[in-house]
Amino acid sequence: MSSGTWVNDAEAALAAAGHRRGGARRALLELLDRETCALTAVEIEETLRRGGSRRVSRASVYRILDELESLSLLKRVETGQSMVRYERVGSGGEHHHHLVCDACGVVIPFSDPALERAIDGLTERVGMTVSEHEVVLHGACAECDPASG
Amino acid sequence: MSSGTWVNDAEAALAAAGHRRGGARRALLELLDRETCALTAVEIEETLRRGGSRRVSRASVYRILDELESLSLLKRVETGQSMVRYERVGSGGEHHHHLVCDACGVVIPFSDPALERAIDGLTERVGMTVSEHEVVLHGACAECDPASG
DNA sequence: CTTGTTGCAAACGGTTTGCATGGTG
DNA sequence: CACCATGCAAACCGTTTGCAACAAG
Repeated sequence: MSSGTWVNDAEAALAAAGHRRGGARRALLELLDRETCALTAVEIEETLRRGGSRRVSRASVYRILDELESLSLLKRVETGQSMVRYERVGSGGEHHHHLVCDACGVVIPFSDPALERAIDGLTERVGMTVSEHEVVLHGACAECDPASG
Repeated sequence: MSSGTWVNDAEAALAAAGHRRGGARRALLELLDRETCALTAVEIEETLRRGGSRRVSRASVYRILDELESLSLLKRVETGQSMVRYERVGSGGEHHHHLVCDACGVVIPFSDPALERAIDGLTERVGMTVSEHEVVLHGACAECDPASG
């Protein structure tokens, strides 16, 4: 349900914004459409190179991610790992947050209605127009901390 | 109640960990004790230089922040501004989260019991030992977005 | 004196930018 | 054929590290 739709929405939005098409961006869009959770620029570049897809230069990866973010097609995610991550938003991209294992670095998505409710209530009380929110839980995953299993 | 206590706890913890005393660290501790919300390394260095306090080299600022964090005297805060922030923890340093104005960059602390409750419940359900959590709300502050006033 | 602490400057690594080339419309 | 899209390499900038001088105990 989610896959396939986002790429189309993205291309439509890009066209509407007056962009031409290009192979590098197309490869990125397809990768991001397949992936549901946050990736770094380096992970994207490597996946494209190894995955047989067209090779895309590092500079283009950053430029394209930037464009897509400003069109609200991607969301920037800060996991405290000194590298920015991006994940698609909208078109079936279910809203979620992230668990980060500080030992091995794995990033795991989760979602929680009660948490969202608390945040929604909160955004109305703070003296600010809230456009985005982000929750990150740090700890040790089951593999890194056997006690949690 | 909070001010004054944290520095003492910090010095005690440092001594217990086998550290000697030093002027640079002392200056940093005093600044961090006064400040309740998250600062970047650059802000700390500049405040020390201008505030008449002893000048501390950039390298020392980073080294000291790192030490203090590993002793759990400071907490690292990621606000998505591509610079890490630090704020003191414990000794009256009330637990809070942050609002970030994406227009002017100002960082405002807030706390919300309902939010904490939701997160506490959540941490027991996820398959991970959670040691830390962070919530960041992005948007436009009252000055940058008059409509929110 | 022994050893942690600090400053300086160079190294690092993720990200951005300038410029020339190539492909789209 | 005008212009955006892309690649390459150099520039950037926050952060880290190596090393020598300094100071606490």
